[in-house]
Amino acid sequence: MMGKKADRLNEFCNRLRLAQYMRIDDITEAFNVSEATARRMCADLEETGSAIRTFGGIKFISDIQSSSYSFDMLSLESAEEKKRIGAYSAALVEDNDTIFLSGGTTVFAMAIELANILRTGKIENLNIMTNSIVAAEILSPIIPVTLTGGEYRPERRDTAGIIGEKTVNNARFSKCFIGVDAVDLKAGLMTWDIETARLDQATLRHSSQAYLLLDSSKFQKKTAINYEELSAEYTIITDSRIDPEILSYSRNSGIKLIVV
Amino acid sequence: MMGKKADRLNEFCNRLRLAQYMRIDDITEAFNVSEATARRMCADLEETGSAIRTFGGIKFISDIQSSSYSFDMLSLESAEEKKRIGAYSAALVEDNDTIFLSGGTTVFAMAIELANILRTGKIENLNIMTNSIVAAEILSPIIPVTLTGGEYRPERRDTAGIIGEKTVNNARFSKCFIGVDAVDLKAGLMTWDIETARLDQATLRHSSQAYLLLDSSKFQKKTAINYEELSAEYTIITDSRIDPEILSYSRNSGIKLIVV
DNA sequence: ATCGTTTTTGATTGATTCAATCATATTTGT
DNA sequence: ACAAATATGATTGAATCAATCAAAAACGAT
Repeated sequence: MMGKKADRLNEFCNRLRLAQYMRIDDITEAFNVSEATARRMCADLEETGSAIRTFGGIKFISDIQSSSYSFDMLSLESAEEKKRIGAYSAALVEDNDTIFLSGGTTVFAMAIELANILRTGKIENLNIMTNSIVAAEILSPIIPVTLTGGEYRPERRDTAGIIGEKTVNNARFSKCFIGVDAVDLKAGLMTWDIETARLDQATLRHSSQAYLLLDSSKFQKKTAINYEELSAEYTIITDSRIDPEILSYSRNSGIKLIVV
Repeated sequence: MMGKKADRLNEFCNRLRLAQYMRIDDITEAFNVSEATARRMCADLEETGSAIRTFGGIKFISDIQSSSYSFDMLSLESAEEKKRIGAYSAALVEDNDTIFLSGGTTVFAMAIELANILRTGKIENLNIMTNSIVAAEILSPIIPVTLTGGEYRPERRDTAGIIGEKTVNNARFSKCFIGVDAVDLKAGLMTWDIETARLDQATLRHSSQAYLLLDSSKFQKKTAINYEELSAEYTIITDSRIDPEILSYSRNSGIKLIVV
């Protein structure tokens, strides 16, 4: 037997589904409750995910949008730099390419720019594979996008794991664009989690050209897992706030490094 | 050439897509505008339908507005029936199951109910695979979810195609839950597109138990592609608004049909 | 380029809504 | 029936929002 409160919340949800939008006054009237309780009902319903409180009322948002994860303010870090890196990288894409886009905010910035390029119609044929749901969401209305699949990671909105690796291992990319968590010029590429590392590694092995997208804050940041040495096969794309010492060191080491 | 204002709104939309939620202060900071302008930007973006203003900020909702088959719209059709079907189906899931969830709104309704069950902690071990991004989004914060991968279809928010089929073909499910577009008791399962048909077919072949989720409106609705005959191996779960004639016919034919 | 018009912006104001608190009422479990 | 837990409603203070208006910027035509 459901509690009285739960029943009322359910009834509230049903009414709201019909009305789509209710003001606080509508609720106090419909349920003979005080304004405070009406607000509490709104808060409760919002928690279930089927509605969202607005200023002055509450709006039904179908049961679809119910996944709400904590927003990631990190995406705003180095936003300008990421946009520049993204724009440069997107311009590298050519007609008839088969490209891979990794997860992460820097590559997402690239996806936005790539979407803009594609909307101009300059590129006619392009195959895109990615493990990033957000990249797929922004590009797929314009051009077909294939997702690798694998275990879904809600906090990153991407996938990884054995299934994604298998998909990548059966593919060949003319270019891949990989956002790296950190890089040490001596040790190589690094990341926080092994799943991302393995997928990136598989992608690198199946790409003719590999571009590593790294805003300048990512240099000399040591993170847990070191998964790939830097080599002259890879091209790093970074921004102008990079430490000059690192720049000259990498030039001497023969590492390809583009500063935008 | 786009206007400056339109560009900014577009950029705002992109950032919000990633962040999902931004406060007014976040916007003033990100775009170097006054609070008043930030509010105007929010109002403008809300008008496009891809976001909704909340008390203190703005929340991203969806890109999908201009699609022929809007996921959100469809979810409102037979909503009560779908919820009942979903609740019944979710209750069929047992500890140690390996289940597949297809795309579509009825199965999504089931995912919502399954999420509620999982939150109670009654099921400890469960493996979930799906081609539905929205199902993954709602379930993955609670339990690991594996996506099949394949070509992303923004208007349905799911994937299909050869890669998804391969993933499914390498799996074995104790139970699969498939939302079907239409069914004819003589001809069998039907759908609008061949990709969905092929994936559903592959899933059926790799499942010990198959549940077909169909609200009563889906009966005797002829659609383009007929891809699988009905058999006693499958269990149809439908709602009580089903035509009594169809019900008795199916009972006589030995088709398993559960009415909720 | 220059002038006039339209649009956009930012600051101020007042109005409205929201959140926190606490005492009271209700429900729940033993 | 009684105690504990929970829900409710009123109040207060804080925060957000909307309306207004003047200044700045963008725009168009001459």
